[in-house]
Amino acid sequence: MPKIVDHELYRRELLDKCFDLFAEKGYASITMRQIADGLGVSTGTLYHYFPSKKALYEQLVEEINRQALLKVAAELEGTQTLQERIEACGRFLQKNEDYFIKQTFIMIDFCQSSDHHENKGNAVFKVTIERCLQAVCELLGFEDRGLAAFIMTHIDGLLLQKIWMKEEISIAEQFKILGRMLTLYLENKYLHHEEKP
Amino acid sequence: MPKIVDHELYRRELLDKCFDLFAEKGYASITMRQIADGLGVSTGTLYHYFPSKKALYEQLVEEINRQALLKVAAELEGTQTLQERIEACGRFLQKNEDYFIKQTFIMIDFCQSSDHHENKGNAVFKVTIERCLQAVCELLGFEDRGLAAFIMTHIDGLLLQKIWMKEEISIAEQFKILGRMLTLYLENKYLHHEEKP
Amino acid sequence: MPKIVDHELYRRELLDKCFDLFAEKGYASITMRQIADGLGVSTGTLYHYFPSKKALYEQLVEEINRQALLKVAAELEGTQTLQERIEACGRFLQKNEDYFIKQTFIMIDFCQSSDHHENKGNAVFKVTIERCLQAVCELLGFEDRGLAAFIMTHIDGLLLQKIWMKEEISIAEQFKILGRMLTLYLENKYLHHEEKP
Amino acid sequence: MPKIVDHELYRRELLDKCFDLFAEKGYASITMRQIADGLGVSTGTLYHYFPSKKALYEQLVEEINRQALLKVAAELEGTQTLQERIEACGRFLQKNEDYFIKQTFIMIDFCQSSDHHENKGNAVFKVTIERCLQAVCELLGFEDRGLAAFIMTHIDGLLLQKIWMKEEISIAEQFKILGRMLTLYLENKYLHHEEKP
DNA sequence: GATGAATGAGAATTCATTCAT
DNA sequence: TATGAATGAATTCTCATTCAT
Repeated sequence: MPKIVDHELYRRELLDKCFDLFAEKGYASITMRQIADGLGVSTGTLYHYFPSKKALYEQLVEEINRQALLKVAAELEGTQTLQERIEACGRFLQKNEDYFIKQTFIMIDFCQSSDHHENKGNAVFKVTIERCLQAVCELLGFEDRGLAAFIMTHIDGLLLQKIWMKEEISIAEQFKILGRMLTLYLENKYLHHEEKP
Repeated sequence: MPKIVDHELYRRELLDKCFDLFAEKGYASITMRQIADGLGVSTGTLYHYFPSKKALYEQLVEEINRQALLKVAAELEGTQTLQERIEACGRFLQKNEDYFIKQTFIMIDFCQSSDHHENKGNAVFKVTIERCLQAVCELLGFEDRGLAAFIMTHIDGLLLQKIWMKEEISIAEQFKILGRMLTLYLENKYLHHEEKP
Repeated sequence: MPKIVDHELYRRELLDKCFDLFAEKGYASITMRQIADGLGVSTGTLYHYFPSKKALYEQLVEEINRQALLKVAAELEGTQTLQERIEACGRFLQKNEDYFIKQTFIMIDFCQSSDHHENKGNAVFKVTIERCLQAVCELLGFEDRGLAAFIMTHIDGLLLQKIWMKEEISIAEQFKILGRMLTLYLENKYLHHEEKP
Repeated sequence: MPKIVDHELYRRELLDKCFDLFAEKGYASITMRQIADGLGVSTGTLYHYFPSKKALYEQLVEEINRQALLKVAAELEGTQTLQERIEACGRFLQKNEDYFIKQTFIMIDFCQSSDHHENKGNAVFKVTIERCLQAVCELLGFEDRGLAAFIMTHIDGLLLQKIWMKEEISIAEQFKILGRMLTLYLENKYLHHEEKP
């Protein structure tokens, strides 16, 4: 079944190229023609690979979520202390800032449109975020889910800040503060626990 | 003598009522007819008060920004320790969670649409955010802008998390952690400074 | 009934001021609001004096026709030879060029819109044009209706030419040629007639 | 392979079929839906071939001007005397009376709407009229531009008269008079020249 | 598979007209 | 009388989708 492989491969390629387009104009604002033009194909071809605009969008969201963890995982190697890891995480975020902002736009757009009719979207999200929390715990070597959520929250917050005011925020600096806080927090918790008994 | 209507006042009323509508469907997805229906007026009347959908939206964003600070300022009274204040802040956020999430949707939508052509939008944002930072500093009684940004970031992050997964996040808990971290961080900084000389 | 006089007088004033507005934008293109603004009144007032846009327009056309002949008649005094009269006529046309062009626009507009539903418009025109032909005959001192029509035709043609290309046509020159032609034509006709018997 | 349609050719066909529609209702009065219905296509198709109502109209005007001279040129063959030619011209006008009246409506409409913002329209007109004058000179075998303008003016005038009062004017008769006048005028001019030296 | 012409419901916007004040 | 706010049908234009080639 060589044809099917081609088809599937090409579908993925198209999906990849859609990313920027959806991110920059938003789901409701971009037209299928604009997408087709952006991909260098005809609308007919677009419909050959995706049954509708909505389906195309949903497949894109799925694809993004699938790739998100792979990318983070690839970035985890060879770090030792917590501060080191946090800062590595910050550098990664900073390096791919544009990508993550776009991803954020797409995801928010998706939430807004799916919240109402169906919330199967949320199912996808829950899994993804669950995996992210797990990854953060493993990555940073602790088990406190609240703390992992704290870090995730901070990352999301930084992305939003970037959306608000592109140039005003230093991700590196923010991650330095985050690292120091976490270190202090964990040390203190540890001391606290030791003192307790 | 004309029908007696305070044009400016009525415009504001309409604007207020638009808030939910834009937040729930998004700028591009909601139609002027839906808005008119939602406001209980005809499309003609809508256009009598706002020259275009775009203008209506921009005026809404302006109005939101204008009101944002007033609301925060009203919430600052009668708290003592840092931890107390932070947690009061958290309660405030939690109480108005829906409002802030909607505001976030609207603002992100606005960024996405305005980023490209003009960025006069960003000017509005910068001022608003600058004032927020200032307010955080005053509220918490310190001068460290990086730290204020850290808190703001965290708040934004919480809102995004709420958007991702409505029920999974406990704002109160997150703010408890934030408060403890800040306290530790500031104490430590203080010690550090004392040690230095 | 002093009020009625005022009313009637004011209606005429408004009508006069409408002339330019209708001429410049055309019946279908101008809006009642634009007219009201142009007249310095509210739309409500406009509708107080005229039952509808169509009625306003028809009253304007009537008023124009009523005034047209008065103006020509006033211009007929103190000329002797045919050539002289023709040229005086040309000067008159040239002096009021803008006015006549506007009148032409309005009339054509009227024809186009009335041709289809009703042609009561044409009745008005027929009377007016009939009177014009009569006036030309009297003015130039002959009885040949075909020739009078020839002259009228030429005047209309000049107005159209002016519409096509504002600056390229010299009305004065054209009337000089017209005068000479008519003189020759009439002389020749006369000779011809004399020879015949 | 796409549906096989000669885009350019079809565009011209649509344009041709628009002629009557615009002429009969006027630019501002006819709606795109009426045009689409008149052409037997959907509004979507209309917009597939023309970006806007204005553009459609402008392309129509261009097309008309392009075709106008071709038609006159085709009519010039096999005439001898001036009187003959003039009368042939008159017959041609009479035969295509409806067409020319419609063209006149369209052109006037165009002037009225374009006069104000841009006058690129006038550029098109100037060229067209210039060519017409040239054609008249060649057709009638003389060089006097003023006289050519005189004839053009008369033709335009006849069209306007027809617009005013459809049935009252005999184009043939008017052209007979015109021919005689021109002949006399030219003979006289000739004599005059001979006498001079 | 690929194309882009065709569709028509639906979007933003306009405008003659009405009517409370 | 005069005003201009309110209306909603009608207008221009868009766009997801279909389909003949």
